[in-house]
Amino acid sequence: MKHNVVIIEDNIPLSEGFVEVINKTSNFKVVDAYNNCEEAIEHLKTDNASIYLVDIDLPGINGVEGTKQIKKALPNSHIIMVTVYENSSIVFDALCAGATGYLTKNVSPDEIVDALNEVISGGAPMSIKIAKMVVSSFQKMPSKIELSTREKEVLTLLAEGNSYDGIADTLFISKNTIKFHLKNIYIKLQVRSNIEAVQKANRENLL
Amino acid sequence: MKHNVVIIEDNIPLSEGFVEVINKTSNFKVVDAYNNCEEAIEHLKTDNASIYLVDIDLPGINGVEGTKQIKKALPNSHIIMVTVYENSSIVFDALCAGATGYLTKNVSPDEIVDALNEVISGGAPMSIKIAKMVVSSFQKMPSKIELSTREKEVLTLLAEGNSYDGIADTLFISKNTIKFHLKNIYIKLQVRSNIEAVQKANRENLL
DNA sequence: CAAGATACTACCCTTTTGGGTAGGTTTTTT
DNA sequence: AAAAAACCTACCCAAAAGGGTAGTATCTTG
Repeated sequence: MKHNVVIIEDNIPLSEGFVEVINKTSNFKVVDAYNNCEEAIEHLKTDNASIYLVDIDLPGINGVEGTKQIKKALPNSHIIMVTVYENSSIVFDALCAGATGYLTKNVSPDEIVDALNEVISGGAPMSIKIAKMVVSSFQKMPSKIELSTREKEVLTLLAEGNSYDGIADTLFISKNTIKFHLKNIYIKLQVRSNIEAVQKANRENLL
Repeated sequence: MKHNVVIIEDNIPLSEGFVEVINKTSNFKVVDAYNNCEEAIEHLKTDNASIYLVDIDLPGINGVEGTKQIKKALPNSHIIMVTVYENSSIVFDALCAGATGYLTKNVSPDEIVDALNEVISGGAPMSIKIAKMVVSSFQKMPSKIELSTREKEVLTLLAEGNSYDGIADTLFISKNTIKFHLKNIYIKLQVRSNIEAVQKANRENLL
């Protein structure tokens, strides 16, 4: 049985190219092609496709917002973004919105079909640059800020939601000492409150 | 000119397989193969390879720790983890440690070579399941917790490091009102302090 | 070995938060 | 129009956090 594919793309030649390539395959079939999200969203239930190929830059509801809505209505569908954008915030927005894959528009027909197959087998097709961006996002720059062992302990416990009293009990030192360490941590981290300290530590992976 | 590759793998047959496959290519050459990280790290400077193929499960220093050290000494080198583990925490640890790619051990010779080429062209080769895991990590489950607009404003400002007084000034309401909203936020989020509230909001993407 | 840096501990006092109570307005839903 | 949310205000008191000061231990480094 063939997997149903829906295309949402306002560039007609491109869209027609996709249709042609996909319909040539033995296991995928384009059930509908729209040039905007609104129409596609109206037909979500009737199309009931397993894969949506969505352009990001669409008139009206854009692809990222569309992705959210499609995912909400059809949580088991897979969405592959096809776009010219390799700007990091757009890529991550799309992934957060629920995109399963992210291809750039210079894909070859073969790559489209590969991506569809990869999605069906539980993968997340990405163009090379996107994969690199995604992986790089995990590699937090080692911050030049150096906290002492004790300071890390204090900050870790604070981040876990402990009060100063609780931290003091855990570390067997007085609450005043906790406050002293926190003060120094604030200076090192250049922040003015425990909230900021915890957030900065999280972001910069200091613990 | 060929790219130098170093292999760190304690499974000798597998390691020899890698060497053979890689040395057959026109643009890669294995300069050394070790069965532990310690030896490899000693020879970092002399090997000066552009790509390290590293097993995770090694005696002594494991692959993740080894990756950190290699990256520290040779920040421009690329590290591809090759492992049987698809456990999420290990995968993310490896990526955080600086791995550029992550392959599972059932790779075919072709896939190894593809991965090397992909790395050289600025990519991040991953096996299908890993790519999916990585992409899925961006898709935070929409939390069922609903904060009101005002509550979100208050929490956002709090997360930015503002004091209650500051938030009150910004929103043109009294500090008492801020406290009132915070109280309600704590109940909704089931936390007991501003730090926890901010962290939970960050993690669950409530803002 | 002595001077200096770094880390740790502690106390005092002021400001900020947390939590309870009580009541009023506006907006949305039924 | 009534009911329910959401939002706002104010006050009180107890608890927690912030900031200054100070002494000690340890570890560098000249």
